[in-house]
Amino acid sequence: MESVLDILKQRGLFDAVTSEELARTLREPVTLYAGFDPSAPSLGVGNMVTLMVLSHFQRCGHRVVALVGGATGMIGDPSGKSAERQLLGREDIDRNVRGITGNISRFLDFEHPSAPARLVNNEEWLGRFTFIEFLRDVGKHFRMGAMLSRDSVRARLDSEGGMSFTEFSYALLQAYDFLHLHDTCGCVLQVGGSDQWGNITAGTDLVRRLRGREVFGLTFPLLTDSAGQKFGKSEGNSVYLDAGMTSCYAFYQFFLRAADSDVDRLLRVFTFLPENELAALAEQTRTAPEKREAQRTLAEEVTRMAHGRAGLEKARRASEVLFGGPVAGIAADDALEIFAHVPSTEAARGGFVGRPVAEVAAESGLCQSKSAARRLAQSGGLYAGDRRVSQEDTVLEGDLLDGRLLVLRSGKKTFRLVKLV
RNA sequence: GGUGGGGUACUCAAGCGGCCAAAGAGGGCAGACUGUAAAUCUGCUGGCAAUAGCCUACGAGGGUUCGAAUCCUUCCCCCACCA
Repeated sequence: MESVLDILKQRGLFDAVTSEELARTLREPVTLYAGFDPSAPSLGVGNMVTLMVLSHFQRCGHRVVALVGGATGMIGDPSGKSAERQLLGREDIDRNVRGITGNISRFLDFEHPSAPARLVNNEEWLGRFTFIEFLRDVGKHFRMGAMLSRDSVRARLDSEGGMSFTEFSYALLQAYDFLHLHDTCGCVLQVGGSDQWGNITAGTDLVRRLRGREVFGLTFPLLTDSAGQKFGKSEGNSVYLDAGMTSCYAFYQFFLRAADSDVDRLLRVFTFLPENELAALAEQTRTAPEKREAQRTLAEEVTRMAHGRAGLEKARRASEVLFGGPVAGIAADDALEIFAHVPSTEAARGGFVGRPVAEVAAESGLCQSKSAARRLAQSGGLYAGDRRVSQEDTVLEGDLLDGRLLVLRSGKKTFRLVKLV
């Protein structure tokens, strides 16, 4: 079997390791972990990279542990952040932990016969410490020099906002996680994005100092688009793995719209397609970019992985209809099915025919306010059904599907339904 | 604790008594072009209202003034240096 390190390198998922010794250690199955921060109710597509890395390890026979930071989430990881983070409350964290746990379950194999994935929450062990105990048992083993010289700390110290002691201490907690997992389940490797380097080495150092044992860290590059921007934003919103937060359709569309210059890299990272298929798709992008075959494949593979076959079908069907032609001919019931995950609102019967479209657009949430809706109409981006409307235009009977459903649209790709009830 | 600098819209950043709903840049949204792309060009970017007008907004609260983001004062927060 191919070494997991070779695979990661091939897929562009390798940035650095703490020691070259890791290659030798990985000849035997090992236990490794990666952490997930419960700072939102769902993981975003960026976190999928970590899940893919874990998945590769699992496919190579290693035992993976997904750690959800129920305790560390109370503090907030300063890595890669330019400003102090807002502390989340206990309830938010608990809710986020539940959401993220659900996300992870879809990607890792918890039923694997020989090496099932495991899921842990560091609240279980970090939550038990008192401050005094932690300072004595853990803090004593950290040197200020090393902590202060970490990039993420230095950058923040140099910034205008500075850094609180709370965030400064974060690395100790994460380091302790590694120690705990090493002691309780023989974990010898932590993987994470390159921004986690400092936290990871804090952990390997702690285990070495206290247990005299060499454990490892491995980082992968953080995903950016070809413009160097952080990956995973669509129309200003994060793309989440939870279908309730980002619909299957929006999720699918996000990948379908990948830039030519990004799509090859994304296929490599987010799918398990073999090298020869990747090469064929890259060739297609080069010779017939307008077909966007690579983007289509990417969107399908990733949507299926995150939302299953059913989710993919819905997304694909909606995409075909929405970008295939006018909405006018569609029956209201079909439209509801197609737009199942498009945000919709309801209005009383007879409530909106004859009223200004801009007003209805604002009420339905398509636009933030009436002023915004008017501006949109003025710039020519507001539609009722297939009809581009002006600022004064009202909703006509003919705009409705079957007399009971209005499809509002902003620009080319943002839809909103208003149901007449 | 002392001294000095600072807190302006999503972000950075001008403004330092009226012409400020607040320059400029970035971001965002929309239009044209296109391949549901990139690049480019154009418009918009606090709310309500009919392009009048009104309301809310320049860290928070008081005050001076016909009039304050701009001046005074108290408080909160940040940064730097000193202790």
